[in-house]
Order: sequence, then structure tokens, then C-alpha cells
Amino acid sequence: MALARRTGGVIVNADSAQVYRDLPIVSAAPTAAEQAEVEHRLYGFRDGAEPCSAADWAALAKAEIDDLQRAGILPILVGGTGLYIRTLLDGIAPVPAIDPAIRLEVRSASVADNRARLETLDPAAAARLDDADTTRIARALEVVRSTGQTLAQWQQHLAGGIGDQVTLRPLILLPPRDWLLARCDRRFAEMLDHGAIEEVARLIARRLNPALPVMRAIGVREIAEGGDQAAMIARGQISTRRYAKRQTTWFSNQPPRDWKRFLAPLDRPQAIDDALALLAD
RNA sequence: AGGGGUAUAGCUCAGUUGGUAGAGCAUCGGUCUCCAAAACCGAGGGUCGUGGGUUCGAGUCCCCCUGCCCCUG
Repeated sequence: MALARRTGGVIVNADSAQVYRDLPIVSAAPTAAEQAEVEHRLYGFRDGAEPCSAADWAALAKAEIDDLQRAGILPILVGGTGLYIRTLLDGIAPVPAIDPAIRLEVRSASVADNRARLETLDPAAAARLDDADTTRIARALEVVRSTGQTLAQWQQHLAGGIGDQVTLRPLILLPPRDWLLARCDRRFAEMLDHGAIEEVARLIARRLNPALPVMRAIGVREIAEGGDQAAMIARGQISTRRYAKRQTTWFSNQPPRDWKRFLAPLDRPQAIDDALALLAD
């Protein structure tokens, strides 16, 4: 926000949960007031019934970035979905859309069955993946079945990345764990005061497929399981903390070494200047 | 006050007829090529409430004390 204010830039969302319009509160999307102050794009634009993939998001983000740059405006990507950002910058294997019938069949089968099937269709992937890795086994299987080529074959070429066409000023925020976790705890508790329970109730009432990404956003299950508020908060806080840890791991190790890391707490007035100084180097 | 029960990892609990302790969750570390706020992998951690006793050997049997729970008054 502060950065956008200083530069006249526009914020572009890079968070996989904040794309859904069903979850403004639970996904901690920017508030109406914040969005009124600085222009935000790609927030809350997608219906929860329609899953957004990394490639979907990357294509949309690319269009927004083009648009802004043509207008001479600085796009500021903000968000914690590492895979989305990687897809945007490095591109991704151009696997065609999966046959919906095959996708549905694969997604509703058990991991064990999918794995057995993968063993014959793509033994290399079956050997590489962990037996219990539902997500990747399903992905590998739907790709071979739908396209006739294995995922590894597709992945020999990446397409669509814009990393070499833009001047990137990356800044990874890695504040101290204690500070971060205390903030996560507070944030989840506050969500309930801001209507998270009602928001989740509305989503549940839609009776969407529980496997959909919206349904798996942190806070949905934790609140839908019921009990008193203390129980919801306790569950939500644990999930949020676990997520924060995974993000720390990703952003500590996955991005290129030369991306700048900002390690201090972010709530001090000095923080924005320190961050800008880091970016200016 | 009397009777009964219980006390094992941060939490909830397993521990067969006594052979120096396990699980789930949490925590910590890691993986990550289109549902990624997902999915998965690994590691550390306990003087078994305290003090005695029996025994070659006790989380496991006996006694005292302490804490907690239930019942009776």
C-alpha cells in the first residue's frame, strides 16, 4: 500500500485465495477502504465454483501487467502464492486443457487406484512421486490419460513466462517467526469479528464440491466444523501458522538467490523506507 | 470428612502376564513445474506427579504424600 502510494503504482494480486469473491474476509483480501485508496486488480473477481489455476492466473496477471505498463503505471505484484509467481515469470509446460470427464474421474478416485493406474501409464512418474501424494499423482495421471503424453514430456518446455521481458524488483518478506505468528493469531481471531462465520455459512450453503480450492482456503473448514468461537479460532490459528511456516520454507529456498530478502518486522514506520532502500540497491 | 478413580512427550491418550516407553496432533526442518491458503516427506522432544518398598530388573506390584476428577455426607 505504502509503496503504491509513493510510486503511483497499482497493486496486482498474486494470492490464490484472494482471487475468489466468496471469501473477502477469510482470505484477508484488501478492504474496500484500501481498494478505494489505491487501485487493486485481480482481487475477488472469480466465482468459487470456478477454480483458478496457476496458468489461469498467470495469463490474467500478464494481461494486467501489459495494460498497466502501456499506461506508464507501475504494476506491484503482491501475494504469497509462490507457484503463481513462478508460473508468471518462468512460464509453465503448455499442457492442453484436461478432458473434463477424465479430470472428474481421476479426482474422485482414490490415491491408491490412481497410483496403480499411473504405474502402467507413466511408470517414471509413479516411481518419482510419493505413494500418498494425492495432488501430484492425480495431476500426472490426468495428463497422460487426457493428452497421451507424460507430464515429464510436456515439462521439457516451458511457455509463457515473462521473466525475461520485464524489469523485476523482487522483495521477499521474511519477518521474524515470533512476530509473524503473533500477527497470524491476531488476524484470524479478528476475522470472526468481521463476519467470517457468516461468510463461510454463505459459502457452505452453495454446496460446492469440497475439493474446490475455495472450499480448502484456510478458515472454511475450521469455521464450518462448528463448536464455539474459541474452538474455531484455535483451529484456524493452527492452520494459519502451519501455512506461514510452509510459505517461509518456499520463499526462503525456492526463489533465486539474488532476490532481496527483508527480514525485519513490518509494522514499524521505518519498515517501508528500509524496504525501498533494499530495492534501490 | 469417607469411598472410588486418575496422574506417561507442549496437548489428547496407548503401553499385553514386571525386562529402562509409543501414537495422533502441535513444534521444528524440508519438498514443490497449472485446484498450491493444496499435497507430501523428515526430525527433535519424556529422570513415566513426589518419596519409599518388593524384585536380578517397575510406567507396569505395594505403601506415604501431593494434584485433579467422580460419588456419599
